Amino acid sequence: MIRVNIELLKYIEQLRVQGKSELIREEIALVGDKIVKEKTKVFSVFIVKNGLAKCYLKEDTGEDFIQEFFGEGEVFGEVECFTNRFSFCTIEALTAVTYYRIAKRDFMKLIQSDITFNNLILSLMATKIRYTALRHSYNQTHDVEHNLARLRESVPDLLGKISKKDIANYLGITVRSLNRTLKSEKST
Amino acid sequence: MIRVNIELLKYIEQLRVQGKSELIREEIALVGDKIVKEKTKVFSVFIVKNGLAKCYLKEDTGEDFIQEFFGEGEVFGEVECFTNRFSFCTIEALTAVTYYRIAKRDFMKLIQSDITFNNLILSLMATKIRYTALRHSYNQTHDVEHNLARLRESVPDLLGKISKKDIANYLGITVRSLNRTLKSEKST
DNA sequence: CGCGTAATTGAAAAGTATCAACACTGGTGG
DNA sequence: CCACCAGTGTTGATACTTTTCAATTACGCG
Repeated sequence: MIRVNIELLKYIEQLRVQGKSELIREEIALVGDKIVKEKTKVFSVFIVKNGLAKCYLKEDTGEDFIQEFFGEGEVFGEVECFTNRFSFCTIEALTAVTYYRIAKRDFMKLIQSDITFNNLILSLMATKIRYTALRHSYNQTHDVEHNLARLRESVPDLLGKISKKDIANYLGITVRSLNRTLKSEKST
Repeated sequence: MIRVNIELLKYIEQLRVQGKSELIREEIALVGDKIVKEKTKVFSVFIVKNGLAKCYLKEDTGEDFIQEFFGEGEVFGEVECFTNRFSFCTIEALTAVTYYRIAKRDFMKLIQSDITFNNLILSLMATKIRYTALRHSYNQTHDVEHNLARLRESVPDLLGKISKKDIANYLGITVRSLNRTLKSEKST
């Protein structure tokens, strides 16, 4: 599913209006740009303003596993902030992506000083945990046809937006299997 | 893997010593007891003091998907607290489990008033997100043999502690497949 | 001892990956 | 303007893996 978080996006933009725009920079990534790279140090927290990005891990088997597609308001980099570790995933722009960037230091200051912001982040991470648990549970207990149908429901014009390879990587199958499933869907 | 969080457990026990033991109750669950039930309202946050529990979701296919095994210091109920939704999983004791229970209201008060506690929970949730992402990525991109080997590395005496059915449900395979893999492991 | 639950195993069926060949597209340079 | 190329998508045949089903055994406990 393409995850979004409008509430947080609004709050961030409100903070900017209140004169914190020097702390919260707006930047742009072009198609294919990697905003965050796996196994590197992360110095900022990012919030997608608009566009679409994929969050994926590269395994030692050479396969990519797509964790999630990020849309408006989705946040990344915050987990690395709290765990003090290198990034565990790569964030790559699938379309041009406009995003806000907050330096780690400033992000941590906000967390400590702005209780509303603090609560938004708590709630955001809780939602991530819940969502991820439900998705992976569904994925492991249902067959390809169901998983694909579910993804299509939640992403309008899936095939127009996302390459087959990425869809396959998201579902944890090969492109060949994806094509077979798509074909058998039509005939039924 | 059996997840633990000693740091949080210590902090909770310190809070109790400081006279909050009426807020943080110690309770016991027997083998098979369900501490939290899926799709019910959750009124408390729980911290495992000792013992082993499984966290699982029941899917409409009738299958169980085991999210994680919880050991010392692991927390559950906090996600429901922040998202204000029914529980998305069931927590069931695999051994006798001693745990601390904090009423939702008191938990939220602590979050707002105790910045150390607040940060522990932020860090805990970030760790959960990171851990879950890494686990599911590994699981989807590796074969049964690798996944099983990885689980055995992280859980000493796996087969003695956890039933084959639970291991299979954790790995997302059938017991038949688990047995076949175990057998072929020996012969090599 | 007898009961229910868990574990084991073989055989057949179903699902998925692998491999290889070929089509389609947009961009580049001669 | 066309030939070429790289990347993406399509498809069939085959090999491999996992599930399903069913029968049997082992184990713990009243």
